[in-house]
Amino acid sequence: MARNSISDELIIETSARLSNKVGLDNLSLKMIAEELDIKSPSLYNHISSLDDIKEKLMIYGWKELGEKAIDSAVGVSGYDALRKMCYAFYDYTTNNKGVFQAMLWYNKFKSEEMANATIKIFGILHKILEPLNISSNNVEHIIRTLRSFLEGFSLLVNNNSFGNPISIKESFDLSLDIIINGIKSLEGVK
Amino acid sequence: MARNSISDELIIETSARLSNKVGLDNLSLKMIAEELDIKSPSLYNHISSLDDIKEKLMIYGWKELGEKAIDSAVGVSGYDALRKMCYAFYDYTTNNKGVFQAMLWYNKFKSEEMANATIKIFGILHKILEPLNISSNNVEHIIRTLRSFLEGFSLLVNNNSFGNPISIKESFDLSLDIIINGIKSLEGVK
DNA sequence: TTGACTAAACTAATTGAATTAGTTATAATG
DNA sequence: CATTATAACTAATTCAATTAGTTTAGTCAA
Repeated sequence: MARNSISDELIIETSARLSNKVGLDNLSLKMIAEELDIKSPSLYNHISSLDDIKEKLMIYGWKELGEKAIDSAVGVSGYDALRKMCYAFYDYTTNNKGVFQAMLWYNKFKSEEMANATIKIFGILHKILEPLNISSNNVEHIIRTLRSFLEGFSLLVNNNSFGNPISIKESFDLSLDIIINGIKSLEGVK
Repeated sequence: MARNSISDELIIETSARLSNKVGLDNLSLKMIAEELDIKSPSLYNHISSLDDIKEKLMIYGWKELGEKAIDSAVGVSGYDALRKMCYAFYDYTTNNKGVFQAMLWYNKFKSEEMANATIKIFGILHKILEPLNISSNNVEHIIRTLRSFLEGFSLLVNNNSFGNPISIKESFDLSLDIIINGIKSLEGVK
C-alpha cells in the first residue's frame, strides 16, 4: 500500500452518489477525482476506463437492489410478497437514478459477475412465483413481464416522462393490480 | 441556397440510419458528416449541436411510430386493436434501436414539438380504450401501464438483457395476455 | 533501523471529438 | 451581370479521456 490508498469500493460508492446527483451521462473522471481529492489520471490505478466504472456501477446497483428486494419479501408470500418486492424495486430505482441508468444500459448479461449480481433478485422472484399454480415455463415469461414493466415504469418516472398530472403512485398501484390479476387469470392454465 | 444544400431531413434520416446501426451513444458528428460527404463543422449550418440532433431524432421516432401505430389499428377495435398496436410498437422499437434509445432518454415532454410528436400514439390508445367500460381516470393509468411495459420490454430486448433461452415472442404474447386480462378484470369497476 | 520493493499518487503529453471563428464559393434573384 | 445570402470550407480552440513517465511513501525482510 502507499499514500491515501483510495479503495475500489470508495470509487464506486462515490461514482454512485455523483451519478445519482448529476445523471450517468454527466459523470466524468474529472468529477470523481475531484470528489476524492486526487487527479483524474490517478484513478487509472484502480479502474481501466470510465466505461469500466459504469459497468461496476451496474453490478453495484443490481447487488444493492437484490438486498433490498430480499428484505422487502421477508415474512410475506404470494402476491403480497410480489407487491412488496415491486415497491422495493421502484423505491430503489427512483432514489438512485444514476445507478439505475447504469443498470439499464449495461445489463447485457455478459459476465459471470453480472450473473452473480442478479442472482438474488431472480431467486426471490422464483421463490414467490413457483408456489403458485403456474407452469414453470410461464413463470419465466412472467418474470420478463415484471422486469419489463418495472424497468419501464421507473425509467419513465425518472425521465419525467409522464406528462399527465394524475398521481404516479396510483398508476403504479393500478398497474400492479392489472398485472397481478392477469397472472391470476393464468393460474391453473396449461 | 448554395452548394449541395443538404436538407435538415436528410441529416436526421442519416442520423437515424447510423444510430440504428452503431447505437445512439456511438453516433458522432464526424460519422454523420462523412456519410453526407461534408466536413463536420458544416453540419452547424443546419443543427446547433449533437444533442440537438438527438432531440430531433427523438421527435422523428415518435412521429414515425405514431404513423405505424395508426396503420396497425385500422379496421380493428377493442383488445384486438390494442394487441396489434403493441406489436407495431415492438416491431418499430426493435428495428430502430438507435432511434428508440433517443425516444427513451429524451422523452421529457418539454417542448410543444414533442407533445405534437406523441399526440398520434396517445390518441390511438385513447380511441381504443375509451369505448371499454373503464373510468376515464383508469384509462390514463392503463396507458401508463402499457407504455411502461412496452418501453421496458423493447429496451430489454434491444440490450439483449433476457439471458434465458426461452422464446421472446412467447414472452411478449403472454405478457399481453396478462395485461389484457388484467385490464378486463377492471372493467365495470368504479 | 534500514533499504529494497511496490502501490498509488503525481505531472506532462497525447488524442480525438465537439464546437467556434473566420473565409470562400455558388446558386438564385433581380 | 452584379448582389446577396447560404452553406460549404479550413484553421483554431476547448475539454475530457487516456497514456507515458516520474516520484513518493507505506511495508516488509534482513
